Amino acid sequence: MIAEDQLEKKRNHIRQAAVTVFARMGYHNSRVSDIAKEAEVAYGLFYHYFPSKDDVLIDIFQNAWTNLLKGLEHIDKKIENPVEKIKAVVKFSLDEYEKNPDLLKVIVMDVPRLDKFYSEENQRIFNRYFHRVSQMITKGQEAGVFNKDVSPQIISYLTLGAVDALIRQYVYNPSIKKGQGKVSKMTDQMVKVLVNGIL
Amino acid sequence: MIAEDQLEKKRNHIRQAAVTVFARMGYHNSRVSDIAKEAEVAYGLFYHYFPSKDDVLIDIFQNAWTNLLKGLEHIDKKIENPVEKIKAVVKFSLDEYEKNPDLLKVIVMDVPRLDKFYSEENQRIFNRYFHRVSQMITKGQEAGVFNKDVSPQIISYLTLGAVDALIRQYVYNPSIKKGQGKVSKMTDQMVKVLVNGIL
Amino acid sequence: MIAEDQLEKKRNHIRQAAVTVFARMGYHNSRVSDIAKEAEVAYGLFYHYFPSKDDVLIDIFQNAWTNLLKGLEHIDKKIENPVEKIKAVVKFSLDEYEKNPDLLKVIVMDVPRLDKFYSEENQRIFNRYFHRVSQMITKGQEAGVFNKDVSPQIISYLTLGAVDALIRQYVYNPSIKKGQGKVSKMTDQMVKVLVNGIL
Amino acid sequence: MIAEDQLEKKRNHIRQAAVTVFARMGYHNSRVSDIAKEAEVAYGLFYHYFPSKDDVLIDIFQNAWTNLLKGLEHIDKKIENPVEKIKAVVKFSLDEYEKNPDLLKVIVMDVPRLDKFYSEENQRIFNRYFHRVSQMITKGQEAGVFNKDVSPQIISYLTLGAVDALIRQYVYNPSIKKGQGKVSKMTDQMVKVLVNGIL
DNA sequence: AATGAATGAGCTTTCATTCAT
DNA sequence: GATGAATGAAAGCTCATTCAT
Repeated sequence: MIAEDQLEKKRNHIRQAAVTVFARMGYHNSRVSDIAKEAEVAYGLFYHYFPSKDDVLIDIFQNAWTNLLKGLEHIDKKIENPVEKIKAVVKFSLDEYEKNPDLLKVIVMDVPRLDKFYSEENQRIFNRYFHRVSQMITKGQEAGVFNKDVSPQIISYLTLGAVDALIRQYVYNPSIKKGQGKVSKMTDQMVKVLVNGIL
Repeated sequence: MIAEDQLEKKRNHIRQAAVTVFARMGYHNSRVSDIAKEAEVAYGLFYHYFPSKDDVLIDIFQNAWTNLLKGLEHIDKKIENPVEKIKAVVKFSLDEYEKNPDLLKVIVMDVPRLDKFYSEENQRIFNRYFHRVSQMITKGQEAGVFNKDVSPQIISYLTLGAVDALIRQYVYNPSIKKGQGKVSKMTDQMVKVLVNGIL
Repeated sequence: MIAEDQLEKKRNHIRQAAVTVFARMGYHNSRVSDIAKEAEVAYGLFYHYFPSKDDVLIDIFQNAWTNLLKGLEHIDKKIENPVEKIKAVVKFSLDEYEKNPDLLKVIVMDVPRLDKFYSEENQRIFNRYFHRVSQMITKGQEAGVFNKDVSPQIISYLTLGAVDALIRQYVYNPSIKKGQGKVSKMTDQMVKVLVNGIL
Repeated sequence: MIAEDQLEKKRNHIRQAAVTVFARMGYHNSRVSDIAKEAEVAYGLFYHYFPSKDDVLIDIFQNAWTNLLKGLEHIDKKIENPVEKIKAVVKFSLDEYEKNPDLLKVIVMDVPRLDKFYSEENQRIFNRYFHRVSQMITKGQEAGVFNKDVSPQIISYLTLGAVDALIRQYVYNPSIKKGQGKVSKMTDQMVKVLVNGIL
């Protein structure tokens, strides 16, 4: 249906406007009217596409996380070498930041503060990431590449922690963007430490 | 002055109540009246001790961070070995979590979403942590103990990122607390990976 | 015109849907979209047939009241005996309830709370009922059948009050419908009291 | 407590303002700000005394009905003669109208349209009226004063119906207030018909 | 005639902050 | 210092109505 495409397009448009606004002012300081203004649509139209302000944030999370999981799956299938696999995972997440920093900022900074976020459904989505990364580590341990002393699960947390740390640096220290703080450089550094740490 | 001590004691009491409430419901979902109730104090009394709701959160941050910096200083002076030093730093932060999980939760989850947090003064306080940890790494590199390829600054970020990662896990997955997720175990694991990563 | 008939048919269809919805949820809790859904008609089509939500309620009232007045006229012409006439009037109104309880419910419960209802035109329609019933009473008094001490107008009010009382009972106490509360029984009782009261 | 008295006084003040406003514009057309303006208090103060707009209406109903029931009880104890008793009941309700027409108007016109009104608790309050009046009729029948053919329950409905009918006349036809429509006269007429009807 | 996306005024409710006592 | 009533600016959400297709 062309009509349905239009609908989904507009939905996307409003969602992206929400991301922009949330990234700029934070979820709690953003008003629905700000989103509407950013999207250049009428106030009430927001509510044609999303049931509430909370729900658009959940939607943003689910959308992004679904993409992230697809990326992981792709990496898992395509790359054999455990070291390269883990490198690719961290790089993938951080590369997403260069593509859409606002999106990651919102997910790291705002989503976890929303009560509605702590639903069974979201926890499942969320844990799927850890399961997959854990599996990769476990396989690497079984292949004798990774140190068997470290808990795969905790490494999976640390992987995400690295991503968070970087994003938070950008949020805390916007000045970092110039000079040595370029994302790609920081990514390389973080990956190196992480991988060395578990060899 | 005994009178001043009393003042400061009550201020502390209200601040601690605020920490408890913010940890339970999040800063934006907490009302000043909730804090007053938690402190078992009259509604308006809050404003005798803090100029605003925002300010109590800033106050919490500055208080805690000042303590953290004191701890770092102490470690820096007392421990010579660069590896042990870094281990001690991470352990110190995570040990604080066991002592006062609410406090760290608030600092990790709520403080960074507050507009007022992004003041020069707070940035200075905040950066002092990274400076000091960077210095420790740099010294370790000069002593030939740490890998010279990694940026000290980025390691300092990762150090904090590890702490964040752990705290966030507790926030996301309360179930983690039982079994292998014990803080001390997770701490050991994280420290091991981090230190191995930079040797 | 066949075309006009079609128009009027659809208008009727939507009006009836409105009655159903208003009876179920009350005028103020009903949305135009609910009416459209009930009528299985597109959202905006409502406005092809009625200028506004208010107007459909007015329309419902005028329609029903016109029918009621026709009924009264018919009774007035057909029945001679004043006692039987009054009995027939009350019975007629209450019988309407059994035919279309939703309609009467809407008229009793919703119409009087609508600002637009208090127009000259509607007041005229409304008062015509009281005039006619008053006349019947007056004639009965002149014929020496009814007590001359009672004001015909007030009896006319009481007549309608009896109808309202019954309908309200059905609204308040839906449980009444079973057992002795059957409409016909209640009607008989009410008529008996009223007529005895004015003999 | 003097303090508590002050509180209750203010609560009453706001409740009465709500009655005035609801009577003037109808519940659904009244805004909380109208009530605040009428009470000459700040907007938000309303919510210190009532949890919501709905609740003030419920409160109005419960308050008034409690008083009504007290009145019935008093009459029941004080008056022996069944005829006089019933007369007193109807008169009592209608006299209340002269004391506070706005209150009765709100109760008759607005309360039954509120979803929240249909709670078990309110139904109980509501039915207590019918029980008591029914009992009075039954006793009158046993004493051989009232016609045994009429159902006491239905008479109790009609009693209230008479009150409603009168109030509705005032609402529909404000012009009625002058001339023969004086409340006391209408009351006498209604009582006469009702009582005659069941002798 | 039929459709349903778009519009935006309007309303309830919340809650940080002030202030009289 | 202590109290909690009073204030009023927001902000989320609803929904009658319009309008382009």
